[in-house]
Amino acid sequence: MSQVRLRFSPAPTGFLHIGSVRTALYNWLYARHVGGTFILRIEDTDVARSTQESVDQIQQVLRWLGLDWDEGPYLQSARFDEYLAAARHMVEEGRAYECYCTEAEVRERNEQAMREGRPPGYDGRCRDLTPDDRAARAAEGRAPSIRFRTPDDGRSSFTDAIRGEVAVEWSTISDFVIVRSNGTPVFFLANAVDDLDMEITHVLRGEDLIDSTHRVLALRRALGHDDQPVYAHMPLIVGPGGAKLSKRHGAVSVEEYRDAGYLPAALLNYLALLGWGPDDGREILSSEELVTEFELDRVNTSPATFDPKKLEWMNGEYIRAMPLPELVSAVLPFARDRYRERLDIPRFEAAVRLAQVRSTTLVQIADQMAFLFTSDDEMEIDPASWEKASKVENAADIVDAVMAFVENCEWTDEIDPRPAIEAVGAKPGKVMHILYTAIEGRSLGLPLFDSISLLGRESTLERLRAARARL
RNA sequence: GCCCCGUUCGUCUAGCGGCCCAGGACGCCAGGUUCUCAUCCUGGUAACACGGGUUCAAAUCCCGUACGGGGUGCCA
Repeated sequence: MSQVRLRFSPAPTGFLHIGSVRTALYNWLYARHVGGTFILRIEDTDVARSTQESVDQIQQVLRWLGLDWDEGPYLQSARFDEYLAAARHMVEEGRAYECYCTEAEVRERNEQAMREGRPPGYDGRCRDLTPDDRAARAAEGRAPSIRFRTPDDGRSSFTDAIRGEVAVEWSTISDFVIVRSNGTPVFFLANAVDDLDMEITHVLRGEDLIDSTHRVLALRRALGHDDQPVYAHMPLIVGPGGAKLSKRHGAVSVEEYRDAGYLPAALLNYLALLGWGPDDGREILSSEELVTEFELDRVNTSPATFDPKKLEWMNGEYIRAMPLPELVSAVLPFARDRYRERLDIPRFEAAVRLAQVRSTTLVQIADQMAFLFTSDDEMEIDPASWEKASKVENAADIVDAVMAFVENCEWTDEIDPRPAIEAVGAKPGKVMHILYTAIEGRSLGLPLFDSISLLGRESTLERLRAARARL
């Protein structure tokens, strides 16, 4: 059996979309599942829109996610000669031809056709130009593009590993450009040539490319190859309502999730479940488990809606399952960024432990401990929390009693002021919000007893005094 | 317009002719545990787009309709 080879081939024209990452993931999963080769290929044939920043970013994101590739990155921009040679070969064999229509003319004709209710598409007027015709047009200053001559009749079909047979009449596909008039190759050509040269055996990509497959396959045949790789088109990831996933629905770039405190493993796990699932219904799967479980024929056929809520839940599951030291180092960059030199490591580690079970993102963990790294006089009290908490009966008595208690108690890992509260005749459960608010700034947050202990006697008293003064 | 692909709870999905008056997960709602919040536990809510076939039997197969998405580019 021949070696399985897959490629992830993004266009470097911006940040890596969440849908592209899912494509990369499935390619990687399949490659690892069957012990094949995973190749990174940058499809930067559109020189005007491709950027080096984007090329760098793609690699950075894949590394962060742990999607390691075995070959590449290959840049198509470095292989233009190959594509142009293939195009010339096709022209010589009459499989393609020079077209002297300008981009503007073609566009104008298509718009005209639409207005008149005719189907758009190149009309083939340059198909059979004589050498004299060509010379005349070139003399007008027209630079030719190269168009592939598609069959006039018959059908094109291929077997999709996910969908089965996909067929279309050739009459509905007009001659398409494979080399631009500026001399640069177009996606279809580069794609066909590279898949051949790189001996790609499986092409796993988004459903939006399903129609282009017929063209790429025709190009392969024109290049003398009747064999075809296994194609599998996966459903797209869409936003709420089935619309295209966009900024309006939350983050669409991986960097945004990374910066919001999502774990790569959780993101991968969630994305893997968008369009595929193991037969036993498990939801939480490590990358290793995903690799062993992944099967191409279990990939779904219908689009999946991206659900930020479920991603968040899953991230929380990963955070809770993490060994503390690992979590501490994961949160550290976020905490450093927020608290700078104020950050105290032992205190930080203790706070992470307390926050672990009550957070769904690393950012949430870092944020919850803010009161520990804020000076007493800079403490901000959440107005809504204060409003509610300060309304309790005997608020002043309670705070006074707790201050007296804190002042004299033995200092342990958990300072429990409930006896003091009960002593003034109040029910701890009902009135403790005022203590949370005074000490942590909000009525909800890290457990109070631990928080008081971490904060220390002096700061705790200072904050209680400030609260007492506000009553 | 034409072509292609798709359609199971709000969402992700299981189901590949009988085990399904449809199972799991997220969300939501209710209750329990708890120093707040959260975790955790228990229970509840809610779906086979529609219409025809085929078959003893259909969520599962076929056809049509509707709806959604994609393509129709000198973008990928």
